[in-house]
Amino acid sequence: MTAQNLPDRPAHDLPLLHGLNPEQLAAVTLPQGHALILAGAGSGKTRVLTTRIAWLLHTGQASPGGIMAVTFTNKAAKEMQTRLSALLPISLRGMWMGTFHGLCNRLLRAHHQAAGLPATFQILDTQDQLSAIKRLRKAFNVDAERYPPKQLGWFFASCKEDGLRPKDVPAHDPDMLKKVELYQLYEDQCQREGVVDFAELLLRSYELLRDHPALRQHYQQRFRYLLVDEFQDTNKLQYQWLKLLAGEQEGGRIVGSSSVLAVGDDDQSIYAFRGARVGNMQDFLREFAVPHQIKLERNYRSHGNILDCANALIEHNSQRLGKNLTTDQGAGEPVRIHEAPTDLDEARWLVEEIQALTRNDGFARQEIALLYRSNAQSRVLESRLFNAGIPYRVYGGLRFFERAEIKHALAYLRLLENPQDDTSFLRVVNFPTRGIGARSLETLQQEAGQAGCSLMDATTLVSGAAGAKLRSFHALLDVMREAVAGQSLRHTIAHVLHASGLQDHYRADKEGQERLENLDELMNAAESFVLQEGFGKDAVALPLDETAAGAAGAALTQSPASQGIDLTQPLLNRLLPDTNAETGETLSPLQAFLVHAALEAGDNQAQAGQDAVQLMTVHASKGLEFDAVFIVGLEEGLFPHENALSDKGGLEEERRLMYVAITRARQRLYLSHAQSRMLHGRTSFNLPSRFLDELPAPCVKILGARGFASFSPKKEAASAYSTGFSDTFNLENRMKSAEAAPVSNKSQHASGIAKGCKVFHAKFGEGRVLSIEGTGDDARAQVDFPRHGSKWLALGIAKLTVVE
DNA sequence: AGCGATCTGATCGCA
DNA sequence: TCAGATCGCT
Repeated sequence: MTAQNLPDRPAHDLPLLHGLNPEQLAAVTLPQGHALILAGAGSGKTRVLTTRIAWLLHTGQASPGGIMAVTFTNKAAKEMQTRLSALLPISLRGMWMGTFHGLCNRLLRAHHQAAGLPATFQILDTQDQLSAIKRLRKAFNVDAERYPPKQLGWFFASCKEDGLRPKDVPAHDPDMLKKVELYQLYEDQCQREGVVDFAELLLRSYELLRDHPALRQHYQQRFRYLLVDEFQDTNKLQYQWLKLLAGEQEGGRIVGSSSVLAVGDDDQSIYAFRGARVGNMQDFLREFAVPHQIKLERNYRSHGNILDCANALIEHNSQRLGKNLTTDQGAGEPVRIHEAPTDLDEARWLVEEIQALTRNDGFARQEIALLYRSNAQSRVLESRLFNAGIPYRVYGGLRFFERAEIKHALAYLRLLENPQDDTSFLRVVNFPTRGIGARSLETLQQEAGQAGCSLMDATTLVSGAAGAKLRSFHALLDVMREAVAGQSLRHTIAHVLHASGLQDHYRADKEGQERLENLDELMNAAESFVLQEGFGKDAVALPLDETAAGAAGAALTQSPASQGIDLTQPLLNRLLPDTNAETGETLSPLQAFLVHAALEAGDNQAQAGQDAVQLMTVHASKGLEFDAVFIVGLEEGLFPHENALSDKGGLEEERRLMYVAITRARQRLYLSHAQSRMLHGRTSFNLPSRFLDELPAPCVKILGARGFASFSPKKEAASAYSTGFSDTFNLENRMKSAEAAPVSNKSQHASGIAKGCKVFHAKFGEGRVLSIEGTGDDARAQVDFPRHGSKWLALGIAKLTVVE
């Protein structure tokens, strides 16, 4: 199926392209050159991406080896892989399709020497990284109060995302100097132990390309087509990495023969907090002098009222690239808004609605989603659902490879491969217990520190009984290593589980049953991994990239774009290279499996109830869609979250988050808020979210709010809802909330705070007291702060001083 | 070593 | 409120 045997007809007549709308078709069949596709929610983005690749291959413009497609999640990568395989019955071997981290790992494995890493380097996940930092903190007597491990980890990651090594970080104050010093120590420790964290994977492979021109040019010539999904989520480093692969930079412009196709939606950028930089979209347009820009605004998911709400809401943001979703599905039903007195009532109402949806309206339970801003909100919902006997599934718990017993097993396996890995050593040296306590380990760590060696190596340096125990652990691993040499991966794991004593330990534990099952599952996972990745006996050992061998040194073969498409190969796409490009070393199945475990933590819930209501945060819902969606807890301070209210950027990101939430719904959308809810152990009173205010009145219907007509009575404003910043709605609203709270006629509190007076609050600044309820310690005051809106503050807790 | 008492802090979470 | 971390006792 190469260019030669294509039928003689225009490329856009291909069956592959049938059913695409004009914009999609234009995107799929773009000529060479860079392009930005602004793909709105539900506009068929994945279809465009996969069809584009299929079209490039089918028309012979590219071979699989000339294409790199990058995603953020394994899920997205798999989805593309599957859909592409369905479109084209050919081998995709040679195509690089995967996550940023997966592809960087692949580069580093192939060129580990050039990158300055050992062949068996291990990947630290967040847990591992945290324990590595805690260890560091202990070794160098770092004030844990002042430098919490989590914060340090975040600091290191953000430095790396900005491409900064310790020497590059500007440090002026002593606090920063200390952090940079710790950053350096952390780097040294990782290097010594042969481990890399997630951010390091990216930075190291960026530096690899940057510092090795021959290697860089090799990949630049190889990958003629670079496709990037969810471009709005890329961070600074990922963008730089893409620039290196795309071509050489001359005068601020990218010069090269490659074509970068970036697909994204600035309105769905919700990950600024973890380094995502929407600005990359504008930078891309400028620095790549992008000639093609296409907007996909036809939505195939939601009814009109839902889209109108989304469009109207997002209009309130500034600095957008600009997009308006349209549909020809018709308006559908209005978006329903419900106000509940308390969070508990909100949950009760929701359960009733769900029952009505499933019983009367024929909605399937798994097609109903409950979305909330923060995880803590799921508790109340879960308990009501549970009481009502409605099956549900919560997204986002511990994932398979993150479970303690699995991490333990993996730690033994990692020590077999890389005995220098101190993190793994410490995790299992006394698990199951071997009488090696904190004292012994302290001595060991001291010895290792002095000798500058790993803990495993330092076991020979400790004297006495402690030393003997440590050395027997050392011996245990040596024996294990010998015993599993040449064995299959399944046998290796089985042996390790037994010989380490893990199995016996959990067998003896009354509550260890589930953990044992998970360990069994680990063996199954390993087996199916081996089959999938082609490590089986029939597997042909193909090098990762034949032409890359020696690229770091000198000789470069010509671009492999000429290689034909091989129909005889099985349909698989390796995320892992079999062979190191420099030395020809082969990655062992065990090593490959460990990489897999680190980069793909697996599903978070095995028991995915067949027909269950789906509960998740709004963040987790991105990319998904449901027939009916409930967005709950739409209150000021919760959604938008109070931590995001202090700056405009934060508020706009909250609004995009709301936009994402709304656009998940196909047919029905419910929005709810409660007048009061339990938050941090206290009842808090919050105004309805301003986002409700930003929805167009004709599209919404207000349910069950006593004393209200079902449609917005407001004439002058288009908004359906009032958040009470200005008008009479607020008064009535407050009266209702008073029903649920201790009521008092007093308008003055013992502290001297009275209705109408000006007060000062440390966080919110100056504000005006609107009303007071309750007496003594239970008293609450409603204060209007110019910058933060109205707040209900408990006078027993909030520190308010009277200004006038 | 391991358990219960006590304290603390609290968005969102991919790889 | 409650989960997680730490502390102190046995």
